Amino acid sequence: MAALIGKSWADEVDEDDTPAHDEGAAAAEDDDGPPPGFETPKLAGTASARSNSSNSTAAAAAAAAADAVAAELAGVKVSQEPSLDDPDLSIKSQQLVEAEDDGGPGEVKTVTQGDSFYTSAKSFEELGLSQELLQGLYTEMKFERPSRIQAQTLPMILTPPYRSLIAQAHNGSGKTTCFTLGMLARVDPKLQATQALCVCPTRELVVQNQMVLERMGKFTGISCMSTASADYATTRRTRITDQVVIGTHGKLRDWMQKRVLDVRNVAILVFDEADEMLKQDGFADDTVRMIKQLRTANPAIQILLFSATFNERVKRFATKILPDANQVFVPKEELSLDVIKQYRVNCPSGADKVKVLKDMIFPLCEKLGQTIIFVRTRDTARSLHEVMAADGHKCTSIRGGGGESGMDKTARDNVVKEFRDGTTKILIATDVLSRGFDVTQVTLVINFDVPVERDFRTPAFETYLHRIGRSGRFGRKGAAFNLVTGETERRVIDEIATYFKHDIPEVPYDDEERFVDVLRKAGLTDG
DNA sequence: AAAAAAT
Repeated sequence: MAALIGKSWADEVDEDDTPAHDEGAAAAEDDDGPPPGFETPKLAGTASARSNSSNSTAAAAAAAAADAVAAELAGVKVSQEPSLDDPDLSIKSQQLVEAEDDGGPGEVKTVTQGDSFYTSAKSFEELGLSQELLQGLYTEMKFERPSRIQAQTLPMILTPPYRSLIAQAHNGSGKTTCFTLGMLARVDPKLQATQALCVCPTRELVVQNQMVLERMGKFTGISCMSTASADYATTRRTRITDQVVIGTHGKLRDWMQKRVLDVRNVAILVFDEADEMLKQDGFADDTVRMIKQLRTANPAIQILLFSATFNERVKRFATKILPDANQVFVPKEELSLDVIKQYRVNCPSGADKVKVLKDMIFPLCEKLGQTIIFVRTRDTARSLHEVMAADGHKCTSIRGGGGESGMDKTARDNVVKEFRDGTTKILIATDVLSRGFDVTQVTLVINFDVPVERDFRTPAFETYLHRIGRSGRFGRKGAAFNLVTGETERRVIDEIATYFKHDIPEVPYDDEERFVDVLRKAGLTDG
């Protein structure tokens, strides 16, 4: 089945129809009027209490807090101990319908709200877009027709009454185009105020999404500002008038507090990598606060949540926050792309992992397009880079900013730029790049450390899927090697294989012929 | 015991 789904959307799209898949955001601007205050949501209040209590109590408290916040946002009354099965919390008007039969398998679950009925878009013309926007799609983006997720969600996004949407689609299937187009289409080019806002988890995604939005909107005259592109000195004091604003949480909140960013005209709010943005130990507090604030300014605001992954917990949270949203979900067994061949390499020791890189991966890299090597910590990113460089292997590395071991913004920008240029072929990265980063030439992903949660033993299923999804962009070939040392890593990979119902066969760590063979079979090399 | 993100 996974094979069918992977093939279906890939087959639908022409080879050169390569939707760079990113997002943009919109910024708006306005004058006075007290911006809605930044009340601390209940969730934030319980966060500190949580850390003092036992684990199980903490989890229960966190879950209850999350429910309370969600219910409040949804305008739903909830009892002291909300049950997820409480019929009062269920969405009454929703209908479960099979996905439109647009040539793909009907495994995608779509839920539409109220009386709304949407017809899958066979072409961009059907969407009522401006000539300028169509020109951007065809001339600049070189798109021919909507991919499956685009055909399915664009009508939902662009048809009044502009309902909110929670949408899941495979890595590299063109999600960025969905929400970028959504933002551009909903902006009034004549109104010089921020009308669309897009929030992303990393600086790199902000930059990428801005690039895509500016290309797609090239002929519309719509202006875009991002927290990465902003002239720091200027935006501190000058009110933003750009129609689209894209950014990360911290700086956006800063701008709103300083009233540099006026949200009163924002009609559409997008969260890229939405499940990450709603993670309880991550951005959930910030995201909830942001939604609350923008809803105060505009109760009818359209909110879009896009991601390749939504685990059950986040899915529940998301549907509670946006109870009236249309929904598009993909079963997790269908999510692991078959175009990406996945292997494990059992390495007796950590030193053997380095040996595999030196003996197998780096020597073959010229034939392989580009490679990203994922590691767990910033320190590993730095030291592995040093070790490889000391041995004469050319590569670069990137990790997040801030703190003692953080990397400078300018340096990060440069590393990404060189990698996009193709100047560098191999990039060592932390999970700062695990999501959304779109470089078509990436065909190989190495998990130098297998992805685990903070406890070091629970598999990080979503992270795994996002990491390997950096290859195989839009139906292209891809392969992933998991370097495995020790019982824990072995079990983690086993569990990941089971979870996604996808085999991860072994390749002997010292068998060069097998490596070459496997890469050839994956379609990465000719010889 | 991590990564990401504001100053």
